[in-house]
Formats: sequence, structure tokens, C-alpha cells
Amino acid sequence: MHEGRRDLPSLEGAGDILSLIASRRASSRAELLRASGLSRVTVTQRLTALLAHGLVRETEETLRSGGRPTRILEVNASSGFVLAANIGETHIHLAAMDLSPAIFAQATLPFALPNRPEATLDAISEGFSALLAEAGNERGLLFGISLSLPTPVDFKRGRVVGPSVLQGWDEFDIIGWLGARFGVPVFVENDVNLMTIFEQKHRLPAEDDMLFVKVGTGIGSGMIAGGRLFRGAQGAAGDIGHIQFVSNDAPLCRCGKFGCVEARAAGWAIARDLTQRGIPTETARDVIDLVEQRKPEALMLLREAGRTIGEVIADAVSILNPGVIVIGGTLARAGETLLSGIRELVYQRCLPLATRDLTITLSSVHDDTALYGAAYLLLDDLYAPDKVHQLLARASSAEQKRRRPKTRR
Amino acid sequence: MHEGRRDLPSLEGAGDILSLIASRRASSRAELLRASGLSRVTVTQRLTALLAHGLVRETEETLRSGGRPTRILEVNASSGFVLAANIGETHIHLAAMDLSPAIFAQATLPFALPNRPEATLDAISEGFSALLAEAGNERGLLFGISLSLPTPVDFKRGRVVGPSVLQGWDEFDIIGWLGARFGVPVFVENDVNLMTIFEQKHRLPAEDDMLFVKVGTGIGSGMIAGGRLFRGAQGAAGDIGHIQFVSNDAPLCRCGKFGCVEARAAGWAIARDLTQRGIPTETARDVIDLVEQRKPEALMLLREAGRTIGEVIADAVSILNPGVIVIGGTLARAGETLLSGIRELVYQRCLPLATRDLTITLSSVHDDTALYGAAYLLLDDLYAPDKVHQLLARASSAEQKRRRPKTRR
DNA sequence: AATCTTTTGTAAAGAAAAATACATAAATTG
DNA sequence: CAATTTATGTATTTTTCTTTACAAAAGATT
Repeated sequence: MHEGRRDLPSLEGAGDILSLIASRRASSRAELLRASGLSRVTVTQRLTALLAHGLVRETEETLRSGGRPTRILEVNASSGFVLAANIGETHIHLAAMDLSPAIFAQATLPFALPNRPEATLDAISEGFSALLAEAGNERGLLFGISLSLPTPVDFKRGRVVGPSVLQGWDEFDIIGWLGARFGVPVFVENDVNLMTIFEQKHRLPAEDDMLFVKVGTGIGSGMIAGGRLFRGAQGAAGDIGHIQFVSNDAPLCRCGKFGCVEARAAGWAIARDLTQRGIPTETARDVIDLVEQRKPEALMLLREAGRTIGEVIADAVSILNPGVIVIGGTLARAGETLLSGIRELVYQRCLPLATRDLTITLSSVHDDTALYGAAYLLLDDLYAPDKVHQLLARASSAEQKRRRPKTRR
Repeated sequence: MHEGRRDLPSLEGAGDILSLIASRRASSRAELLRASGLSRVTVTQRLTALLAHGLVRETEETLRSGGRPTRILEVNASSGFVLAANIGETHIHLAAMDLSPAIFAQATLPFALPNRPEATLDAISEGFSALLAEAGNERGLLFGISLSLPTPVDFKRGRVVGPSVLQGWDEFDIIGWLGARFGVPVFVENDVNLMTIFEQKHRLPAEDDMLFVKVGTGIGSGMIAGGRLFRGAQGAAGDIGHIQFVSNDAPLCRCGKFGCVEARAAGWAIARDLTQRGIPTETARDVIDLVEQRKPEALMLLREAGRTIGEVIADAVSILNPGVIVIGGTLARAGETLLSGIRELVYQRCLPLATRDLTITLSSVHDDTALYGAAYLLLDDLYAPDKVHQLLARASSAEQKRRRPKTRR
């Protein structure tokens, strides 16, 4: 049998253990015993290998328990890294992240929308290569690449589906293209879904049923159902922006229909209404600026938008019965101005059972949540019990390559 | 080590194999090898034990494959049975089912709604005992008990939650009560969710994302998301009957709010409208009778109800992006009269991506779907990989008891 | 400081499962 | 009908994991 180096114990079979630690289902040796069902000898042996390879580390902290304190185990965040890109409507944000995940290098590219995918992916690849060079050999193994797109995505196939702002991307095989270039696993997901994943992983790890609503230029949502991201049959779940409320004065939506939530309450709709009232406004940021200046018209329109959004969220609550609702996106910076309208309608419309323990809260307001979500998505998948052995195999062979050239120092 | 009888091989460790067969993830020895990751020797040995104990059987059919045909394996449907009860608003339906599941004995009890749970559960227990006697020793092991209730249920805790038609049941520990009486696992679930499970298991086993809508006296829905029943944080998911559409003529709902879908389109609402138009009608069945007589007012109201329901289903489609929608409940007997209105609104309101591959279809129209769903739910849980060993342990010890009294023949 | 408790490591023996190699069964194909 | 193909069973050896038993580490308790 084919063994690595005499000095490093084999990682074979250590996948279960690594998976348990990475998913935080076990964080001490005792918990590993319980969770894996293996014997202490086996756990010790495999853990020793993981520690020796630097994939797992013991933290400084210990859990005091009356006897010898428990040593806490965690994934070694610097044993590898991830490349992620967030394709926005105006620019592309690239980042290299350790396994925390935390960004340690980044770059921004301009993005002209009607580009064909090949050109854009070329630019992204170059950016990634630069980040890769920056990471050098100190950052360990490149685990994979994860992309955030502002359109519906068929996650399994890694393709844009249906019409979207990314013209010409429909059905383009992104995974194949980037996979061939970098030789690592590639993941592609919709930005709102990734923001949802970020909120769940980062802020609400105990919450199994939550709804994230992004209110920015457009309106979209993502759901965690039973602890997992819920994508729907075509990856189009969570499209609450184009739910229609019919009325006499139903405004025309950019999707071509009348009365969509977006056409009433999204950033572009509010900007339209403000402009119509003689206050020239273009973007969702402009709207927020006006709100922060306490401009009455802006405050009024935003509160009204909150009610409209509350109405559709109330429908979603009746259907999904989430435990928490997180509101994010640019307009969420308006804080209570937006939230109060939402809360008003949700508590008015929904049955007490669904709202009894419901919290409605604002998301962490920073721009990189989709990037972090992309990293979480990738890491979750690579550390999954049925796939982690592939990761270990790559880690082993990378280690071998790194150690073999002993002729040249 | 403690062994059963010399003539029967031990079931120890055979759980994985049984679970794979029961869930239909493997139906031949070759598939078991692949799916379990075990060696052929081990699979053969464990399978031999399962066959010897009668828990699994080889079917007559074979799969021709160019060489020796594959023998198909399946759970032996008569190696055990299940007791299920469907508590309706007017009566209780009890059944004993084999593992197909198929009913082999049943009974009906009258049910006066304002009964306290103890009295009702007493009656059910007596009914179950009678069915148990009827099953005798020929039907194998009693696997468990499964209950269908017409109210929201917290599945994990097995309790009715929130206000409902079952007054006095709120937070009553049904699992504890029946578990103590029969000493077997007990499951409690909402009837619409169970009908949803039935449709998925029985008719659409390949569909991972589906929506079931029950249109009867009331309106409710259940969802399969990513292959699993989606219950929400309080078990209240799918409550589409009380989504409101505001309008000037919004009718009063029995929940106390105005403009709910139920108050516009449920059986009771249509009966109300027909009565108001001088056609005395009481129940959803009466409505259907009138529709079958092609009474114009009934046809018109039902078509209109279809549009209203279509409106709320369109919202649900935007949010959930299901692959299939199944319409069930008493009013579904109206067939196309109801469906056309639903389809009209769904295709009008939803984005093409979500409706591209969407089918909207009628459910199998028979009354026992909740009972079958209850059995599927129970069997799925008992055969789950992490629990199946408990079932095997029970099966072994039951076998021992059955064989021990050899002094008396 | 001595004792207790819980966590963790390790060696040796025993049990379980895999790999290997060989054998047989039951269809299809030419 | 013989050859081929795929499915399946079993004895033997080898590998892997568990069990058992003994120890040691490190803080809490008295």
C-alpha cells in the first residue's frame, strides 16, 4: 500500500472526524467519540493525523468540567483558503478567504453588464490568479472557488437559468469553465441565497427556519427550511419581488407586469416616486441618503414601502412559518423606518401561532455578506460527510508534492 | 454475547441494509454493495439474517441485465403492521395496515368534538386494541402508532399547538399517553401534511419540491421541500387559507379577520354564497353535488373560487418554486372546473421560469390518504438509518418471546 | 497537600469487516 | 448448445476497529 511520508500518519478514514469538527457537531474528543461511534483508539489515531497535517488544531480555551478540562478542537482556519467572487450589477468583488472564513486579500473589477460570460470569467480568472500569487504557499491548499451572481441559478448544474441582467449567461457552464482553469471544485449561487446563508451561519446558527429578505434596488428573499437552504425546483424560490397586489393604481414593474411588490416598494420604485415629487433620485443609496437627512417625503415613502413589503412577508410567513425574519439590503439601513411598517402588517395579517415566537430583525449591514455566504456554502459542501474524503485526498497529495522536491531546497 | 436462537442468524448490524431496502435506495444485492460501502461478504451475511427473520423478501420479478438477472429485494410487507387513526371533525377512522402500507382491518368511531383528549384517546385505544386482536399473531410486530389530526401539530413534541377545533387538546402529551398504553413509537401529525406525504410517496416519489393544497370545508396546504416535509418553526407552515386579500367587499372569515382566502373560496364560503342566492347548501359535499348536477350558480362560484385559490397559489409558487402542485380535498372532485381557475391565475401571475416546468394536477380522490400518509410517515422514521437499529432490536426480542415457550406446544 | 473527577493516551488481545480468490447460478447471445 | 455476461455465495487471509486494561494529565474539591 502506497503511503505518503513516513513522518506523517495517513489521513485515510479521518474524514468522518474532520467533518464532525468542521460542522461543529463535535468539538472535543469526547464528543467525537459519541458522534462518530468509533472507539477512542481510532478517534485518537485519526485525530493525531489531522493534527499532524495541520488540518485541525486545538484551541487555547478549555471547557472546565470538574475534572481534567476538555480541549476544544476546531478546523485550522489557515490550513487552506477559498477564492470567491461577487458579481454585482456595477462591479465584481474578488476575495481570498481563509477557512474562518475571513478575507485576507481582495480586489475589485469594473463590470460592464452586457459582457459575454467568457470575457467576464477571463477577467475573474486573472484576478483570482493574482490573489493566488498573493496567497503564496503560506496559505495552504486552495479548497475551491465560489461565485455569487445577481440572478437565479440552478445550483446543481452551476448555471444561470432564465432571463436575467446577465444577458448571454443563460445555461453557460460556469462550473466547467472555471473548473478546467483551476482544477478545484466550483460553486455558483444566487447572491440573495448566499446572503441568507451568511445570516444563518454567522448570526443564527441555531435557527432552522428563517427568512431573509433583501430590500435594495430590487427585492428578493432566501429561506432556510429545516436547517438547509431551500432552492425550489428551478432554483427560483424566494422570488417575492414579483408577487402582485392588484389595485387601480398598480404601477408598472420592470418585469412587464403591473402591481408587483418591487414596482411599489423597491429602491428603484421609491427613487421613481421621489423624482416624480420633484426630488431627483436615482439609486437605492440616494434614497437612503435622503432618509438619513430626515427628508419627509423619503421617510413617508419608505414607511409605506415597509407596509407593502410587510404585506408580502405576511404571506410568506403564513406559508413558511419561519422562526426569524432578517431584513437586509441597502434600504435596510433605514432601520426602524422600514421595519415598523413590516412589523405592522405581519402582526396584523398572520395568525398568532405563527407570530408568537417570531422575531423580525435587521441584517448585519456590510457589503461582503454574499462573499462570506459563498465561502460558507463551499466549505459546508466540501466538509460534508460524503465528500470530505475527496478534500482529504487532495490535501494529502498536495502535501506530498510540497515535500517531495527535497533534491532542490 | 447474548444470542437469540441457534437457528436464526443475528440481526446485529443489519440496520443499514434494511434501511437502504426500505427507503428504496437499493433494491438488489449489487445496489446494496454500492450504497452501503460494505463488502459482499458482509452484505450477504446481513441480508441472510434479514431474510431468515422474514423482514425482507425476494420478489418474483427479476431485472434482466444481459447476464444472470438481478433478484429484487423489498421489505416484507407482512413482517409487521401499523395502527393509524385519522381524527376528522365528525368521526374517527381507525386502521391497521401492513407495511405496504395497505389497510387490512379498520373501524370508524363517532367523534363529538368538544371531548377532552383523554376520553377520545381512550376510545381510540379501545378501537386499536380490537384491531390488535384482529391482527393476531399472523401479522408480525406492531411497528408503531400514527395519528392524523385536523389541527396544527408540533411534530417533534407530538402535541396540538395553538387554538384549533380540538378544544382542550392544546399542549396535551399525546405521544406520552399512547406510548405508555401500547409501548410502541407514536407519531402525531397534521392531516394536510399527511395527505401531502401520501401524494409524494405514492404518486410523485421522484419529485423533491411539491405543493399540496387541500380545498375542502377549509383550505390548507403542505409542502415537500428538498424531498422532505417542510413544517416551519411551529409546525404552522402551509397555512394559505388565512392569507388575506383586502378589498371593499372582503367577507368575514371564521378566524375573525376579513378577506381571507378561506372566507372567499373554501367549501363553507361557497355554501354560504349559494345559500345567500337561495340555494340552501351546508357542506362542501353539498357544493360538489350541485356542481355535478351542473347547477350554473355552483359552477360559477367554484370557478371563481378557483381563481381566488389560484391567486394565493401563485404567491406560494413565487415563494416556493415547486415542481408539481397537487390539488386535493372535497372540492377537488369538481376537477377542471376548479383547476382551470387556478391555472389561469398561476400562469398569469408567476414568472416564466417558475411555471416553465410546473404541473398542476388533481390528487387521487379517496378518503384515506391521511391514514396512508400517517403510515408512510411512521415507516419512514422507523426505517431511518439512525433509528432502524431500535426497530431491529424490538423485532429480535419479539421473535425470542414468540419462540421461547417450547415447553407448551 | 491529598484526593477526586474527568479527559486523554496507549498497548495488547480479540472481533469484525474487507480483500482475495474461487465457485456457482441463471439469464442472454451467437 | 456453447460462450458470454452478470449476479451471487463462500472459504481464507489480511486489515481495521473495538475491547480491555492500565496510566497519566490537569483542574476541582476537601
